[in-house]
Amino acid sequence: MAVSALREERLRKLEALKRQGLDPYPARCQVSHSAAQLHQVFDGLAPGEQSEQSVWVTGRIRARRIMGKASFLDLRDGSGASIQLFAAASDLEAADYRRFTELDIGDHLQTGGIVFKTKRGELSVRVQEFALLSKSLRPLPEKRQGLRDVQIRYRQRYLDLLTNERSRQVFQRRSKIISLMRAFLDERGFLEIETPILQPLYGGALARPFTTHHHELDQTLYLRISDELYLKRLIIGGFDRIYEIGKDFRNEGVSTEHNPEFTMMECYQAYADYHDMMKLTETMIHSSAQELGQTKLSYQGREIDLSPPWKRITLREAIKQEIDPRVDIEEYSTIGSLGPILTEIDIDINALLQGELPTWGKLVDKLFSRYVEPKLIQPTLVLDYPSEISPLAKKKPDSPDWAERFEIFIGGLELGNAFSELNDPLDQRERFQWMEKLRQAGDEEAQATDEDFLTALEYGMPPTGGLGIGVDRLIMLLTDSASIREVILFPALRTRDAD
RNA sequence: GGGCCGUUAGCUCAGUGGUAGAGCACCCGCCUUUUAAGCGGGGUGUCGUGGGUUCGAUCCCCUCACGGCCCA
Repeated sequence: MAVSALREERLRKLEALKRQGLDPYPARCQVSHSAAQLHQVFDGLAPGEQSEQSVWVTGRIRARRIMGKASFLDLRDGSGASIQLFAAASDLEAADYRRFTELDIGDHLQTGGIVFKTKRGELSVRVQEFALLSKSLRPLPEKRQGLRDVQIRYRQRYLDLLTNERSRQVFQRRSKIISLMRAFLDERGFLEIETPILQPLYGGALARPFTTHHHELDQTLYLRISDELYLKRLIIGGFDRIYEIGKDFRNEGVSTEHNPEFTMMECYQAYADYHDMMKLTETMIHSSAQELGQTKLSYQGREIDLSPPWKRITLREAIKQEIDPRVDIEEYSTIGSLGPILTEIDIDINALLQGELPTWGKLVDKLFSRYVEPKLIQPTLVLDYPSEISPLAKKKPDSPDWAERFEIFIGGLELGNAFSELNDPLDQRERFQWMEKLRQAGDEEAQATDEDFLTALEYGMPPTGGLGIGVDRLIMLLTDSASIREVILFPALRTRDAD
């Protein structure tokens, strides 16, 4: 039947109810037990046994089995459990019984009755009274196959959640993971704070921003690409341990690992360095997984063990190991020398750079993402990135071309980024100047100079370790989800023309 | 950005150059412990969009839209 016909059928039922003086959308209802609670309390009943207790349950009708003078509805509520309702024609007024049999799948209902178990052992409520709480005008997706169409699953997520148990579990687990991270940081004395999403200058990461405009101030504002520069101002302000969990926005492609708005956890700890942040990372992720009961997990068919300590390898070694021992980025430290050695082993650097500004730093970055990252399945901390592509990280004291920075890889996913934060204001200014050069050369992702931030640094920032974790990707890992869209309730999709 | 694939009933999916099908859902009838209830009857559709080829297109060709996978 066409959706319009199905809808009209239900509208007719709705009108009929109104004519009978019944409110199809009442404001108040009565509940004594959730479906899950009924099972907890009454599952001990024997088949055929009736309790003495009268209860009220509410929920959405998920299935109906209408027989002659006895009918069954399955009700499901937010507890995730279902409870069967049994109505006998002999228990109710004829009009009420008829009204019961005319309820639709999808309607919300409250029912008062006696708890009992059927001969077949199904816990049920014998209906004495019931009231419609909300009339559903559209048919729910089919019960056997569920909802597969990803467009409908993402655009009408409520249908996905109602129909696909796995989806419901993923988002329950998402919520749990985030609250475990909070608890972990709270216990260690980190203060949760909030920083601006609308920023006059964007920074803290290499990415194109979304741009917007404030009318009253007549000012261009950017949606933040990172929280970093504000969080460090708070470290300068004397909060020694802080964190923020919130949305960042990056104006770039959509893929199985990228959504233009995504959830980031950033934390900063004064008087700590990147080694401390490595330990913090391992412990936080491992202990969160432990709380979920899975420190050994399977991600996309591969077994992963989150037990610390995790493998640590320098970026330089990782590239040598996974690509070719000849590719030593310390030996070939300019684009002029690194290019030829890559060509020698049949790596096409133009394909790799794909129109990006041809700098040594970019090349190293692309090389690593393309050839090394997908191979990092077991938890791995890749350390010591080129200072050139780490403008906010402190240089290694003995080798200033390298920064005290690490990234986190698990299951081939880049999960996070951390460093010993650069707190030398003069060095920071030089880094900004280098970024400005790249910007002028056409690198849209290069960080702009943030004078206010430099001013703050000049007041003195303590040595600080900072860590950012891509929360959505962590949740992908812990829910064995192949796409970031599976762990974001309403992922970015192109709007369809309303026709 | 490139390649491949998908888009058919509310949902899940078949299908054919000759006016479109199944299961579930839905409608009508029967049915007092059913539970993927059952039995009998009913097909409810802009075959994603716009063009083209053809006597005739849902099918073949092209365009566009949205989506998926891979590549970059």
